[in-house]
Amino acid sequence: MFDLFEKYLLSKAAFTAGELQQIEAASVLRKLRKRQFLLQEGEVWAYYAFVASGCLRTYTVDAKGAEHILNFAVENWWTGDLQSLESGQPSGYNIDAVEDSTVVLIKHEQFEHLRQQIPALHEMVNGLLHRSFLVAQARIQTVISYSAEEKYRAFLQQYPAFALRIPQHMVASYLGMTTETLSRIRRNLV
Amino acid sequence: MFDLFEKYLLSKAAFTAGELQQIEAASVLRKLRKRQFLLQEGEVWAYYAFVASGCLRTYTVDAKGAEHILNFAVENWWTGDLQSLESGQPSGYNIDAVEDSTVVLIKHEQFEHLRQQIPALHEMVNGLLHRSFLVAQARIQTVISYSAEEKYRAFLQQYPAFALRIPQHMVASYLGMTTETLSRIRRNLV
DNA sequence: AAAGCCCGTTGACAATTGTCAACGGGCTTT
DNA sequence: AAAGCCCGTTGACAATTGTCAACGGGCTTT
Repeated sequence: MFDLFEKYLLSKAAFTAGELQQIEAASVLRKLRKRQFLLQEGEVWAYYAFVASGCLRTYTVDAKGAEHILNFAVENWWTGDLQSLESGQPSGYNIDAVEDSTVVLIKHEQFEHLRQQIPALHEMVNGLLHRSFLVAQARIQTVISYSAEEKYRAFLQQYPAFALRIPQHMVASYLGMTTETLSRIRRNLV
Repeated sequence: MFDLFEKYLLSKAAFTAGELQQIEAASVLRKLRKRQFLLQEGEVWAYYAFVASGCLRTYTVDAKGAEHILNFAVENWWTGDLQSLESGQPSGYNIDAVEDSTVVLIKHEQFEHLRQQIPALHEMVNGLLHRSFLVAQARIQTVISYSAEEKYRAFLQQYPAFALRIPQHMVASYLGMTTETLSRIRRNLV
């Protein structure tokens, strides 16, 4: 699975063989079965995590037991809780596997070390955060201005593959509505 | 007003006198009266914009004419449409002044030039985007999981000063609800 | 100083979305 | 192969939020 990670890295910047070796030396592979947790609420998160295969979700559970999915991470995406990582505070999020998945983990301190030594990695992460911010902004815009049906339509258009891959009750949770509401919307879609 | 910008920059990194001079040589001051536009939907945005005084808002207008406020930017924040800036595509957002305001503008190309020449500036912007991403994530979390009343309570707690400064119909729009709903929520708050 | 507009509030009602319960199909586990 | 659980759907009803109209106070503009 390291080869997938390597392929991803090379698609982002021209890392040297030595740099790749350094990065991979710090990497640990973690296999997760469907429904298995990568992070549970209350734990401190201390890794950079690259999804090599499968799909994970980050979510909160509210007082009534309802889940609210902040995001999904499929292969070639990153996951984890940056806020917990940086503050050292316990995470308010849960992360678990939607499908059987493989994740490449690099410990926080080791990653920071690599980031200082490898400028291309530093820039890659900056670019990643930059794009993540734009994506998050766009999502806020849809969430505050769209009706439930419009949210679902926009989701289908932006992530058509997700709709086939992710269970509908999770899509509903991601969109901020109940399964029943999504089910009724789908019935009324032409 | 450049002194406010300089003060901000020095609070973020140890810029040299020469660097500050370079940055300020590229800066243009723009005064906006309340309700005056900095950016209108359909225009291409091409600046980095620092708010030296006052308050601006970024918003969309939907098919029914309702406004949806993506964010506010008060003094010492940045504003603009990064997406339009980077893609060169017309912006989908409007930005106008909530109060009489002063903005420091630096043209995109000039800013990129400065960013390449001044490492501290580069890192400052990366840090800014990084934090912006975390803030955006947190907002998504509240928006998809809170009721209207919870959203307002969270807003008061996170930005108590905003509630005094920004008209209520704009707060409502920021929170993704109508003025009437916010008005009723406030009536029922103890 | 007068006129007009912006703003927040309220009421009545409608539309949207959530809650609860029940069901059946199919996948997973034993 | 059987049992059980997960998942999506549906109906009935409730709660939440939006829509429309009207109003008054006060700020801004002329």
